[in-house]
Amino acid sequence: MKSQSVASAGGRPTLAAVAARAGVSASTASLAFSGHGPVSDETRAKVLAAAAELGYGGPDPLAQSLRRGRSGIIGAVIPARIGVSFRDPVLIQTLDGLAEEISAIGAGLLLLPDHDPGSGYVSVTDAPVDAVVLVGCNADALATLEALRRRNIPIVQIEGPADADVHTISVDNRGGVRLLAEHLRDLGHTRVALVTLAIDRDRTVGPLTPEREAGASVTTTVERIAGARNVFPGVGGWIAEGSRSDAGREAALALLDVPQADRPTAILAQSDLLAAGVLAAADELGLRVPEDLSVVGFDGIRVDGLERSLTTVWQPSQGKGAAAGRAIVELLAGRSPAPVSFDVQFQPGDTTGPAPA
Amino acid sequence: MKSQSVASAGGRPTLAAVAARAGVSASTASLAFSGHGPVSDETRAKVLAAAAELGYGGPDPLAQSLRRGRSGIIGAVIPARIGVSFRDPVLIQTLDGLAEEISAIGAGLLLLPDHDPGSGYVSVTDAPVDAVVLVGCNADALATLEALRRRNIPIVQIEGPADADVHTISVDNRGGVRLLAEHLRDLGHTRVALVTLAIDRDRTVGPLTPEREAGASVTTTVERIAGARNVFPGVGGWIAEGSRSDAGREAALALLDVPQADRPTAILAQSDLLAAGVLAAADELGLRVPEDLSVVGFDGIRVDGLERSLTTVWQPSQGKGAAAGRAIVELLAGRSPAPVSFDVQFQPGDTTGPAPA
DNA sequence: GATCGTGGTCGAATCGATTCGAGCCATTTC
DNA sequence: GAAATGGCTCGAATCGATTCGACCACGATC
Repeated sequence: MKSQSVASAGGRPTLAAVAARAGVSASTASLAFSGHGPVSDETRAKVLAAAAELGYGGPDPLAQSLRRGRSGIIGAVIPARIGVSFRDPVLIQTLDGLAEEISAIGAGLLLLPDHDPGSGYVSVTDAPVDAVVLVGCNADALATLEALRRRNIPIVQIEGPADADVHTISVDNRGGVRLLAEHLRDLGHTRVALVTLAIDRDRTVGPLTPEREAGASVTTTVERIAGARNVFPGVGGWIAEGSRSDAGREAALALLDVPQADRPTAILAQSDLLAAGVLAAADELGLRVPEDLSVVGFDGIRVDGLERSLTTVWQPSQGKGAAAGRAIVELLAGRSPAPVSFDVQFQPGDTTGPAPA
Repeated sequence: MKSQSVASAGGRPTLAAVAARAGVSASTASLAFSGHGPVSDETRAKVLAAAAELGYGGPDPLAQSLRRGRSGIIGAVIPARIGVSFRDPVLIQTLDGLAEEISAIGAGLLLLPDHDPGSGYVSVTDAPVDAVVLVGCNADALATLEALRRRNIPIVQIEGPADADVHTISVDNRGGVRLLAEHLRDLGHTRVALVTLAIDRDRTVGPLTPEREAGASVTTTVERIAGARNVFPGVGGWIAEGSRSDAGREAALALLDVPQADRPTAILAQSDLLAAGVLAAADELGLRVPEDLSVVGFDGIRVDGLERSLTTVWQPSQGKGAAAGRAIVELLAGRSPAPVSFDVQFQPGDTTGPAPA
């Protein structure tokens, strides 16, 4: 009977097997491996030798995790499948900052695409994670959020609606866009339009209508709209599918391909990638930037292949990820970090100019 | 005593607590949750009610994993930190294909930067993974590879040296570059140079010397060099730091900023990103492409912001990831999939032309 | 009326380690 | 010489679930 628990019946050898072979108890073998207790050099050598003979590769991480109640894994919930999400430099920088900080406690990052339930994807609810970070997913992710709450593990969101159970990291979205809007107003623009990020779970492309706004659930988008309205009350626009330049191009074509009298003289895009698409659309329509059209973005990333320097506001994407990481570390240590909100920084470029006469 | 194991002393409630509350045994409660055994509707309802009252969020994934010996997590070893690695579209596409396939068995992807040991990063050796995929890391990753082998879990590499313990997914690197080289030869080029990817763990930038080649450990790079040598024996070049356009630019400047008589008329870059950098360097030096210089790449990705269409060979990056995913699934099921090697496809563009007189 | 099923439930073993308290032996100290 | 000290080692409990075989009651069958 005892030999049964010790024999490696085809599987990997266990610590117990190593201990038996070394002629010591399992507890001693454990101590020898972890170095947590007083073990004589002689015994340690015996254990290590036995381990080598048996090809024991060290304690099973799963068993360790169960015992200590921690898996050392942080879940990162991303909006879509990897191939799509990771085209966004903002997301990547955020994840980079996050990964960097949680490495301080030796934790790893498990990617969890925010799937439709039942799609076969591993669900955030049955992944062995110690905590979860919502990156690029907003309240939007409600379906999974409820289940997450019941798990009673720390949840950190990067941008999103205030929530008592969820630690939030954000930037001054409203203030940032207001800076841009004021800049355009000071240049004399009055006919402006927005190209917004997704506004709800639908992700339907189309004009920004009061109905759509009423059903809005993506805080970032809403805040950035509000920032623009502070300066240009009632400003309208077009909802793009996501932060991609092709989506921006599409939206801009819808806004710009109209009689000149109705055409906006400035477009506020809610991300630099969208702005890059707007520039492309302007080019296609033969509009000069900034003479005929001014364009601003948001994020302050370097858009690959964009030769112009975009007028935008810079936000600390990596810093946000890092802040989320530090928050996780604090929460796991049982402390209660204060919510973090970063400032943004106006970055003048050459894509804005005086409103055409 | 018994109550101790049932009382939720501040932590999350356990299945045992739920069972006690529902007045059933733990086994029955387990059955009720998993639906794996015959349980009367009445009992199930009682258990579910008790769970709701206690705020039980479902079975602990860690304990489940230990029991069934599977964590449902696949480790993806990437070459550098996320912010760096994920700038490479080839890597992202590969990961995307991989994630997609392993979702079939409900597994998730744990990112494991191939760190220097002792850097505090979670090591691949103590992560609770069921299998590991080396993506963009070659034999290069030897330090960690040894430790991995001892864990006795399936290992799949995407590109890399043949190895009995490691399932390999690759493309015809040599043949692909040969196609490009033949194309250049047919255009009359004789003075050609390579811009290679990293060749060893050093990642030092510099000329491609016999010494460096002797110490080469990155199979992909070596194979692609060999493909070029098939057509242009003894062709030399410059080792870039990695697949980034700035690294390509740097290498190209070193190769092109020489007296015209020595200057190559064609450059074979080992990736499209490198090629994009070469184009940028040519532009800076006032060289016209393809009149003064022909440039080819490798990968067949759409390089953001590159307006020209690059002459290159296309490789199925996503397909490679997917193949790796399927291999994992097979290996975990105890079967032995055959190694996979994909073909590549020549893609003519407008960056190559006849050799200047 | 006794036996055979069978649906439902439970006990106990198991997964592979960690850790605390207890015990043992040898050395030192009074 | 006895007691105290201290370094090592071991047993047993624990982490939280799953699962196999046993068991029980009840209805059906011969």
